[in-house]
Amino acid sequence: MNTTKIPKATVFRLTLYYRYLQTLCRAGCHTVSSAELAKGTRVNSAQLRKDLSYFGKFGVRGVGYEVKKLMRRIQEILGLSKSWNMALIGLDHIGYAMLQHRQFEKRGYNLVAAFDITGRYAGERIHSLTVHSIDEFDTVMQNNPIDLGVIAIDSEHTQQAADAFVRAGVKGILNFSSTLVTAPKDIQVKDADFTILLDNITYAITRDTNKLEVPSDIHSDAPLPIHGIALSV
Amino acid sequence: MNTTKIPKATVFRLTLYYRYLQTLCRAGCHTVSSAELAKGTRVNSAQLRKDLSYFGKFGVRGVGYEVKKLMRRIQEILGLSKSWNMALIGLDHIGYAMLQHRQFEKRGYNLVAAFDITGRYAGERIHSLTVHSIDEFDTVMQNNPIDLGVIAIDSEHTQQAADAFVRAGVKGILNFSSTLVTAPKDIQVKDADFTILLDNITYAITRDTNKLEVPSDIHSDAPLPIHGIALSV
DNA sequence: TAGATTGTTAATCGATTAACAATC
DNA sequence: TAGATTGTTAATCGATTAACAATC
Repeated sequence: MNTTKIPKATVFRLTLYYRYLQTLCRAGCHTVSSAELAKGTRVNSAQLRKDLSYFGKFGVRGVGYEVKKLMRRIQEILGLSKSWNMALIGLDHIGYAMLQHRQFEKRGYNLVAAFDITGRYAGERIHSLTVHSIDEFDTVMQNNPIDLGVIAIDSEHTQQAADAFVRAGVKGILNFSSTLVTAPKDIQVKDADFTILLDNITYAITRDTNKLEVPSDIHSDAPLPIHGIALSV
Repeated sequence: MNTTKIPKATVFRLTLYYRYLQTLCRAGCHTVSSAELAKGTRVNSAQLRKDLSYFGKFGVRGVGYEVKKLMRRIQEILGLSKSWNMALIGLDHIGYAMLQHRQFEKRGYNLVAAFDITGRYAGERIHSLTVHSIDEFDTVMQNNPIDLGVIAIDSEHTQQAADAFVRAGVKGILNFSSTLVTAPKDIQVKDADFTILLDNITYAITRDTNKLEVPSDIHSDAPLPIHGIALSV
């Protein structure tokens, strides 16, 4: 029983390595050095070797890593050859895109149920999947073993959606909503609200533009922003 | 000139604080303690106070923070009252969803141009925005001042899309593709490929299920995964 | 004044990386 | 053997948090 903690960042990068290895494999490469793989994934090469070392010794000194072998190892570590059933709540938002274009199915994530909270799509078949009304949630979830829940609504019902998923026995939740969600700690929750990333990008742009200053004395009594989630003040 | 480095994680959390403050504001709250705001954003309260301390002293000892005032401060710090023009490449994928449902426009991110690489939507008007063929990229970009580029294709053309955006003078790129993108370092790039998050969730689920083991000797010669981006081996 | 909560320090924790001995 | 590159150590860097003096 090895008790070394695996950094989350390491697990994240493992996926990056895997994808680059796929590219190399398709290109017919047989071996790759940590330097090359690191470059392709924008990572320090010592970082990469350290990441792999948490799981074993996969390379050959003086030579590098065998592409297919390393892929297989990462596959095993990440459980990439498993297949997972997902259910989706919300078709407004990003949910409709997920429903239409199932890129992730190639990666073992199968969308097997979709629930519309607006009622707009309920009953429709979209790419061979029938959209259910949210009222049918319990019945449908009972009849299908679902591993993962995807929340693609952005409203005061976000937490309810999460609760419903938890009750239905999912083990993980991907939350696209900008509302944070609470779940028992054995349920894996990841927030994927990309508008935060936009804010991060524009902050960095603004900082670069003005260079240098952390204003020592902010004192405008500027109005609250004109756009933005109606600040009914 | 204050040279203190602001941790990226701090900037990220600032958005979280802001959104929770919006909720409080709508609920009619006038003041909030670091403990409450921290709880609402799943953060340690010392963390929150430390985050704010990078930018100034916004609270009152023994009392807490004035909700509206703190919102205004974070707004200024993050530049949330600014407005940004975005262009989008790719309507297959998540791009179509962005085009249809413009939730982010409430936050000051305006989609002003969309380019289709498949030609499927070129010429169509979707929610008062005309979709252009990718051939018209240079012309359209020249005639509109674009701050941010969104990449929503997932193909070998990802880097070309990024290069085109850079040539057109964008200052930041949000990349939904699972291909990493290279750009000059004064261009802010954020990767938002959510399939990585799915991999992270399922890794954590699998780890929890088997508990404890970092296998000491992985030696299966299992086949490469059946799904997944055709491993043409 | 007594109670509450901030702002800040110092300790801790975790993640990154340079450097190099091991070894193919 | 000579050259190359891994695996690992130790140093560094950065981020989190407990604790508490300052102070409303």
